[in-house]
Amino acid sequence: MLLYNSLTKRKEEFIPLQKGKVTMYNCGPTVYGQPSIGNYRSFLVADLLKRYLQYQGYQVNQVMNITDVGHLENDSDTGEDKLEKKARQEKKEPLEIARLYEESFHRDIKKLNIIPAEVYPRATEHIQDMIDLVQLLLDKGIAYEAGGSIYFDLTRFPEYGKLSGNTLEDLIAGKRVEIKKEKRNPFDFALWIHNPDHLMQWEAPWGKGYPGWHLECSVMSIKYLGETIDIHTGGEDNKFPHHECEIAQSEAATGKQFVRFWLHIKHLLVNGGKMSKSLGNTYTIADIEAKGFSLRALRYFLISGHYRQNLNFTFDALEAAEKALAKIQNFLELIRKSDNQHADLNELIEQAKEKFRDSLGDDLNISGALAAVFDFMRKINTLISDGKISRKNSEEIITLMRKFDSILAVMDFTEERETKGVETELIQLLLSYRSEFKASKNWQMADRIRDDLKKMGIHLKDTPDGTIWSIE
RNA sequence: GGCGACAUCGCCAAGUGGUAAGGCAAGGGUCUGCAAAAUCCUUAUCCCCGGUUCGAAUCCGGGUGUCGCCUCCA
Repeated sequence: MLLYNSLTKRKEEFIPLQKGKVTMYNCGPTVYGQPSIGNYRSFLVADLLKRYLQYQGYQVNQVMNITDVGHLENDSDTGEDKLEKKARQEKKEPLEIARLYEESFHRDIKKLNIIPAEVYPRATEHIQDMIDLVQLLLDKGIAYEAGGSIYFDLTRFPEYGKLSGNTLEDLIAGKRVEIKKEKRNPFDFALWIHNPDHLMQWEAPWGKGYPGWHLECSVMSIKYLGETIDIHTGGEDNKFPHHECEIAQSEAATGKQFVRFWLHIKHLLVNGGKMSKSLGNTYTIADIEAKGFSLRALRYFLISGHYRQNLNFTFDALEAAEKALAKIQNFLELIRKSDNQHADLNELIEQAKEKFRDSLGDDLNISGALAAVFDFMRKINTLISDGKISRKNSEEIITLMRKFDSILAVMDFTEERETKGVETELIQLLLSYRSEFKASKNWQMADRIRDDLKKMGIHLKDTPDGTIWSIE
């Protein structure tokens, strides 16, 4: 498949290092609060990629970090530190709060039909590994100690800037480089931070402190996936300095290429502008649920835009997603009921499958893939109207739709008829009465049954092949 | 001030040199006892200005606008 590599700034043929196996690392959540739906967009892109790679027969080993250390001191966006505040209010340890949010993160992942990563390592459980990496860099003379903190000496890593384009000269030229006197150079970044005011502290050979933000990803990526991995994904905001620094630390330590393909996911916008806490327009999974939207629709919406393009979130767009999904569900219902002439669908199915696969294979072109699905449905619908879809055809079609959904994961294949208990039989009974009324043209009674059932959330649709029903 | 990306129908969104996919919405038909669903038809010359080319949404230059980042900070 082709993937756009941020490192080379062009699409490249993706061939994993090891035949048939892919190693992928995703920048995960900071568990001091509810992730926004914007965060979930980036997790969903990782999921889409993983599902596609699996679809193509690859075995994917995926690691997503849980950031439960650092960045907890204050929240410059709003001037309040949620973790600290919550910890104080609820009289809990910061780690307890982190665990609570971590759990809710896992619940949300499940609700969004995201396939869990193989490993979700926590930063706080890899402090020793981080210390080891810092020590290695100190031993190599690439890092230095100053004022109890350890900094990375960027003059020792000339390749710095190869990902973001920010060269050291540019950084110096840029206005906003802060001078922190203990650093040898203003652009050197911290590997280990000495700060007595920080909530979390660990003992290290060079004194108490806490790890620099970039360290955990380097360490956990190398530990679980190896010194060189195939794919690393993250939001566009992480490109610089986070990922740039990861490259510096990792490659300086191992002497090997850290990541072969960097994928950066564009941000989700809200009403055309940025999503930010100060504007009060960030939404969480819980917010979407509270507004009565299905998370299936949220998933559909969030994956429906290409990952290298800003996606604009509006409730109208979410509404449209619900409707597009309803269209798919109607189709599935109709298919299940079809029992007419047999048609040869081989060509149609092959075409759809090919367009779907090829689109996604081109840097995850989801729009093309969705077009393939909708085109296919329209063609089949026409055949259904012409009475040309048999029982056997419908099985072929469902099989294909399931294949599509193994990547999209937005369809519902449960058969309404499988409603357990006597309800199904009761509904069937009413339907049989209704068809008798219809046969004797007693439209009043027939409509009354339909209307009454509708009030209970049971929708009837009369088709040439009989009446089908679904529960809201 | 620096680095990077984007700008296509009312909305969402494909398309990187040959005359604009798909979804939602809208209008008009068909089917149906009526609904619902489905289906058909209609709706764009691609932010602006120059240039390259037989030919550009697609390449180049200049504007304008939007988004991300610029170091410890989420």
